[in-house]
Amino acid sequence: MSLQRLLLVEDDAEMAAMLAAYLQRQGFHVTQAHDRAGALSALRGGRVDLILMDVSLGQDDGVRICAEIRAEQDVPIIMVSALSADHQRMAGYDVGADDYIAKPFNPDLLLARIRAVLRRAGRVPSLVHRRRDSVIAFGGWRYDARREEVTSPGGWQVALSSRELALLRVFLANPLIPLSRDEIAVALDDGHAAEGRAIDMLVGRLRQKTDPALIRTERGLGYVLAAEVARQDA
Amino acid sequence: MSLQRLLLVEDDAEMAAMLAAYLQRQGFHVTQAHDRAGALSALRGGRVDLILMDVSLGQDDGVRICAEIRAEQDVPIIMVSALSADHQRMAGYDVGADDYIAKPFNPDLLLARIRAVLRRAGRVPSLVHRRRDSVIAFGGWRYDARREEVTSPGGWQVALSSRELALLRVFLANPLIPLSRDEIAVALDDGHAAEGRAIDMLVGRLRQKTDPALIRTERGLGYVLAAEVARQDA
DNA sequence: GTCGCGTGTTACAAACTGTTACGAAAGCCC
DNA sequence: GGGCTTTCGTAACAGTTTGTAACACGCGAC
Repeated sequence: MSLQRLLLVEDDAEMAAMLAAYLQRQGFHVTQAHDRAGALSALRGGRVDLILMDVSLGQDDGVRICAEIRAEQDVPIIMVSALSADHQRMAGYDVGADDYIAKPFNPDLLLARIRAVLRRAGRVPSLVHRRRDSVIAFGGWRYDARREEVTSPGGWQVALSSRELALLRVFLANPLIPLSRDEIAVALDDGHAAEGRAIDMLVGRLRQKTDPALIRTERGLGYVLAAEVARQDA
Repeated sequence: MSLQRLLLVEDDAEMAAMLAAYLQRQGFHVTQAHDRAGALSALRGGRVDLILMDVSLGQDDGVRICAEIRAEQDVPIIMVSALSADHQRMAGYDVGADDYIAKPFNPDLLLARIRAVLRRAGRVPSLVHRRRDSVIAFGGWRYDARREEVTSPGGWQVALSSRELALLRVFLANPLIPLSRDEIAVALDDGHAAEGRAIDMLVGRLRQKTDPALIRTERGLGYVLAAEVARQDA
């Protein structure tokens, strides 16, 4: 079980620091952004499980950013509004946020809403593979979860060790999202961080047995599965 | 994104003519409108990248028109106000404009604001991973966003490092718009300004691996992608 | 035990990326 | 134009990160 990652978009430095500290104490990993550009690059940079965004961001408009993000990605968003006028405005237009909360708010209430949205989004076991789809196609390859078999685009069956299979499952559960070595290790070893170059070697062997282009290196960050996945029933 | 198209909404004929002439000299395509009806029909008539609108338009109210347009279209708008009272009024209510500028204004300042708004508006799509257009063509070259591959006009595949790819993406998101080293660095590094000559080196290496003519140097300013881009579906 | 296999460690080469230095080019002022 | 200054291109270099071959270890089968 990995850390939940929140992206906090708030231009008021003091409020942001306070919120971030509180949320970190509650066990979340918090990334901060203070404007539109920062929010978008944070989104691009790595996995985000939920966005907490202020409506008024200096000259940027939180509502528009929310709609923009929603048009592109499926990330749960909670909007925070300072003014009741904003609150009504958000309720009026359908911005696509999953929830709204007004400043000043009760921290416990905010926490409850965050958890509720995360739970609704089903994002809690984000690094863990879901059982119900037994065949996953990715970049021409196929993974049969029931038989634990991997088939190449040419129809050949590839023999992967159990650890290599586990690594593949982790990537399949997070396609197109860069995963750090630590995140991978945590997902594989139930909570132990990466040591040495073990993950590098695992990735290298998986690449060797499949397609070197499948897993791309994000220098300084980690690895990412460079293929979209399509889940199918058996 | 070829020529930037501005729609100038201004009822004072003399001021409009002067502004239009100035903006055309600066390389913009300028369409003029003098009232609400004209502005709306111009908007229906063709593509508009940015609206420059006076607050006081005879009997029409610029603020209302701005909100009206905003409700329908996603066009960046800069409001021009003659009176400081108007300025305050705009700042108070959130009209939906991207920027405000007060008359009388410094032409260079206006230009800078126009470019900033255009850049902000233009940069958004590609900082977020866009699903729709996965292949971008530019000056005979092709960039496949899904595979992160670059293909030369001759059909050769070019190996770019992740940072070089990121730089290319920044240019592709802002074709024909000069980008300062700081702007490039901010886009690349999540908000850190440029230090030393790192950006120069990056640009140099990208030029070396692609086509030196693709990226033109704007002496004293920065760099600009000297090719039009066309987005295509996969 | 010994063999085979999977897995982690180490070591070293290669790749990536920023820094520095210096010559070339471009602007500027006379 | 000629000299001066600023800016740019790029080669050389260095620090860091990654790929991978070789090896070591553990463990089960026999």
